[in-house]
Amino acid sequence: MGETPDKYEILQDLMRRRGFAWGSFEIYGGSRGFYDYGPLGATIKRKIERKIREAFQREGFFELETPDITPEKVFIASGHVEKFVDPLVECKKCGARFRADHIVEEALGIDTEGMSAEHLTELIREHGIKCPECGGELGEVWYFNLMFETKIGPYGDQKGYLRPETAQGIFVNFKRLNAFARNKLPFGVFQIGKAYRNEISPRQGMLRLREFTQAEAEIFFNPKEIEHPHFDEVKDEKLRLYPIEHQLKNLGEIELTAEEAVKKGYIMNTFFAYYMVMVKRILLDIGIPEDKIRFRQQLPEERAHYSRDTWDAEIHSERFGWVECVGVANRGDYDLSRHMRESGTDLTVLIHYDEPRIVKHLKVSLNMKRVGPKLKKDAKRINELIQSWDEEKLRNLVEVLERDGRITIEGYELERDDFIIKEVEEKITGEKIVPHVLEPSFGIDRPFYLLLESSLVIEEDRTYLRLKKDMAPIEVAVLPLVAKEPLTSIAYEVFRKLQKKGFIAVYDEKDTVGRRYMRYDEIGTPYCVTIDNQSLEDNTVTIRDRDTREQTRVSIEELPEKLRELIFGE
RNA sequence: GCGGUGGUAGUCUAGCCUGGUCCAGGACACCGGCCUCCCAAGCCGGUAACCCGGGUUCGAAUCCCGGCCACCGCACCA
Repeated sequence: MGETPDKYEILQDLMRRRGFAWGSFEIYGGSRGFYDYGPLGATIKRKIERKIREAFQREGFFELETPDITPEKVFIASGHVEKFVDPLVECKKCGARFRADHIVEEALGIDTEGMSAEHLTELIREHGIKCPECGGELGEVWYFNLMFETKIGPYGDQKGYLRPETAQGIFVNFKRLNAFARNKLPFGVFQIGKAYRNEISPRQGMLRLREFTQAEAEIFFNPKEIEHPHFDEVKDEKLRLYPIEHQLKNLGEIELTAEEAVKKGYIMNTFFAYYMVMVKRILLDIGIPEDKIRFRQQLPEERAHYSRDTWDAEIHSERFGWVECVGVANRGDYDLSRHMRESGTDLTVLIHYDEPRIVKHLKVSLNMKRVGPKLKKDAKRINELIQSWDEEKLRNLVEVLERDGRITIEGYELERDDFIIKEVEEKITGEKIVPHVLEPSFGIDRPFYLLLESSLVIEEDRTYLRLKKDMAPIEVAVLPLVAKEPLTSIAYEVFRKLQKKGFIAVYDEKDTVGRRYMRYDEIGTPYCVTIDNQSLEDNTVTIRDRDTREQTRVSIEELPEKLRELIFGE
């Protein structure tokens, strides 16, 4: 795949050796699916998180922080207990494992969506479905849930899970967040934190972890208002899309502006498109090259149980191909509706009409004075039943009464005078809706790896990380040309000055200067400041550029400002 | 989880087949010192390893079994 076959090994080695990242728990033999961030890696990871946080904040989103450990009820409501599972079946003969639903679907051509393990087992027995590998007999189907279980409290009576996504922490707080937003849609809330998935078989280094970091934003909006007010600001941004039908018909990717994508129906609305552009811009800001970013629309069978439509931002890896890094999902009202049902809490938002509407409608109730003695205990129940009827049903009732003078409800014959019928006028100021949710969900660990991979440059005489300058974990190295006084003292002072100005800086006098340049090139330090004999005469130093190796001379006085401009473009 | 291959200092590796001469050799890196006024690999010195557990044997880096981890393929990846 890559032009340099061992680039991945070189990067893995570099990451371990220079303190970026490595497999966790090494001294005890390691554990798959867990990675440690070393000093330089942790710094880059924080910088990625910071870029995402700042981008969300620029949109006016609120940040939130909620627990990793979550009571079971939350995930029963969210559907994760039921749906975040794979039905597995094992061949009794060769031990191979398969997705039971896939096997049944393939053999019988039926939809197995939502089937129980027992049902699947039954179908396999009935139809004599055999192991696709060796033709052996298949065992019982069992569900494997990908969430880590835990017990809350000393008695182990409350079951909990480590959250498989940070999103639920936002949904369960919707009522408070909506109050905070003063009942005004749309608004966005984000959380940056850990999530956990007990992957059956983690592979591919840092790309499939059992514990990982997400930055998820949930944007709550009125499904009737799907034009983004600031779409104009992003409409000309080019997007590289790989829509469903292009995947199915092998038509390849298309590139068009956000505006065209909406007009031609590839993206459902400007609201969705706006956030896709936002995601792209964040990835660019982190330093992912534009030509390595595309949006692929998930096929229906790939989508999560809560998703109506999902576009993944994928980043191309020389090693692993296209890697899903950000999901932009339309979750509809799935989560809020489910939490509303399970918790009994009202999670609707009142949408005010421009002007209050006067609505005439029928109000029908039992005349309790009359029917009480007749219906006894059932009077109240039937009255409530009638109250729950909609306008159309009530009109039918009245019609029958006017015509026949009587009607039978639940076995009781009731007369016209048993009812109180009123035409009332009601002033309606608005409508309660369950907001819909658009979710841009960033993985942090994957872009971290892909940033390093795409930054790695292997040249004849050096290997270095051409990181975006403001992403470098060490921003500037201060080097006396040789380790001799007074160069060392001056260099140290310059170093301290830069540190105090807020740069992530190091001082280094060890080894020849060329060797030191290589050392800092390798970890992506964009600039080395060198103090030489001329510095003694005129208080100037040189700034050496990582990518071009060119040097320019500036006064010590101007150095911090100059570096700030070079690194942060300010 | 299945099958294959592998696991020796920070990294790459020699040794393993043919057990003892290996308190494990080399290179690079790292640390201390010397030299050095601009792009790694000059000199001197130093630190540092047989994945874990069990077995066979007088004796195991070496042979056998189990585990863990890595890589590849299959399966899995809401």
